[in-house]
Amino acid sequence: MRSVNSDVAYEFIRKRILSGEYPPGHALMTELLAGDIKVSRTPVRDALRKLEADGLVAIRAHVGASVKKMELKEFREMCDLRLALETHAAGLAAINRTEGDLHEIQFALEAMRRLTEHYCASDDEQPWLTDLAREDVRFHIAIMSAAKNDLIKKEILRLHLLNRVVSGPARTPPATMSKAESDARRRAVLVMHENIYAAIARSDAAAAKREMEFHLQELIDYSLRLMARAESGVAVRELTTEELAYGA
Amino acid sequence: MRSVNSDVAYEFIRKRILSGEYPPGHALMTELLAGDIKVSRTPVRDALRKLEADGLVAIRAHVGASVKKMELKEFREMCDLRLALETHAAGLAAINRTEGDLHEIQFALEAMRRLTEHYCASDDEQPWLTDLAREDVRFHIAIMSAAKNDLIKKEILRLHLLNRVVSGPARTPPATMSKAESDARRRAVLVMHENIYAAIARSDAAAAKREMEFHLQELIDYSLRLMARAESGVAVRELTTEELAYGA
DNA sequence: GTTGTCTTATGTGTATACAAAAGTATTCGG
DNA sequence: CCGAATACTTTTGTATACACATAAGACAAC
Repeated sequence: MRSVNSDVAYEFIRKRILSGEYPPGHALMTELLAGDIKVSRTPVRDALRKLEADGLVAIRAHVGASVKKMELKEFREMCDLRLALETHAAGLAAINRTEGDLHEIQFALEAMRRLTEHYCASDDEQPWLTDLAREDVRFHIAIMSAAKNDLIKKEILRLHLLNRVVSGPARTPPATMSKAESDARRRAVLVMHENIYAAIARSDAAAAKREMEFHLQELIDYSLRLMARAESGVAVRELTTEELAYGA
Repeated sequence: MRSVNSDVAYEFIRKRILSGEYPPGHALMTELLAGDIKVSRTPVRDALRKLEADGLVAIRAHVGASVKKMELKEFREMCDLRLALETHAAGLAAINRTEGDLHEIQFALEAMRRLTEHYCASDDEQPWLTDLAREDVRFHIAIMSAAKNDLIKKEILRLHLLNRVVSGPARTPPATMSKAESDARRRAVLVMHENIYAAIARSDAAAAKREMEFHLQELIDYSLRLMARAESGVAVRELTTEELAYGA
């Protein structure tokens, strides 16, 4: 069933967008891609259409396709959409979870706890962060799965990926944050996750929704602060370039 | 900008799906459609891909495209997704609404009130129903617009259309419901709308969400009952056919 | 009479060639 | 020296021809 070149092209391009090799705004020209993938333009166009549906690519008629690039307003709207869905999913998870789901969530939670402690005790930063992030998404995915609604799960996963891509520039390490601040933040995240887990464990839908909403709102505020800073940073950089040209 | 045949094909097919001319399950063959629209297969394939993204069409490799057909489980999941989004939107509307938005909502509400009264007083059914349904969606759309989140609005609209298509067989007139029951139901809907409006008017986000959730849950339960009945009806019809073959 | 396989036909997936539109560079006039 | 109009280049959109997968039908064997 994988004898479909469209799917090959789709995976090829999607992978490079998610890895950051094709950053937001990067032009996706069909002939070029067709050459790289060694298929014709037709399946490449098909793949781009599918990626557009995923929200990862923007296509303008007679102009071409490019990796999706969001301005702040759209990003905020996307975050809010995610908030609505994940909050609802948390409520569903509290109702529909099985014991197995619960263990899955707990597993991710305990991995995060271990990593958080390990990190706060040591000094090196980078390697642990990716692990921590992985367990973080594992936690959220486990909750979505426990909600027993594949449609909502798929939509949330879509938004997670989209978020990862478009907030690429803002994903740069904080750098402006002290270690004490980072540690405090990480511990706070852990506490929020524990609260969410507890609510789901005792099948308290209202509390699960409340805790999840609180957690995500905090996360979103944080992301938006980072993004706003990154955007103003870009603006400053552009001004500097202009000034240089002006000075030369 | 309408020099793009893909868009022509897209509108052409989409229109017929929404009108019911192409019912759920109906095969969509590229060559045939291309002939009808008087373009080649290429833009038709593009259009089908876009419709697939909208959820209106299902495409299987090497088999072809057909108008989306949902089984009960998926339909329930979709309803739940819609519940999550519209409930959230109602909360946002209570916060972000302007006076203009409020008037828009009120306008639709009053039109519904008038039609409901007019209908309950008379005996003829059909012509008023479409008007009532139109004002109903106008009411919901006005709320989504007041929420000031285009992404969520677009997604809800998508689900509304999808709902209209896949519940096509269940959209048949109740017939099993007495006039008194129908009237009571319509009045109940009106009351719920009034409660939602009141909550949004006094900027009470929690109440708006609560009232919207109640309203939609009721609507969904009703739809699911209809659909379950329609599905069992189809099952009976198939059994009958089999029995006829058996008897012959 | 039923089942299994083979053939055939229809329709999709893909490649390629052509047309048209957008953006870019160039040239001509002021 | 600058601006605007024009020609050109690049890349998309579309049509068509071909290859291939799936499904349906016929035929033979059991």
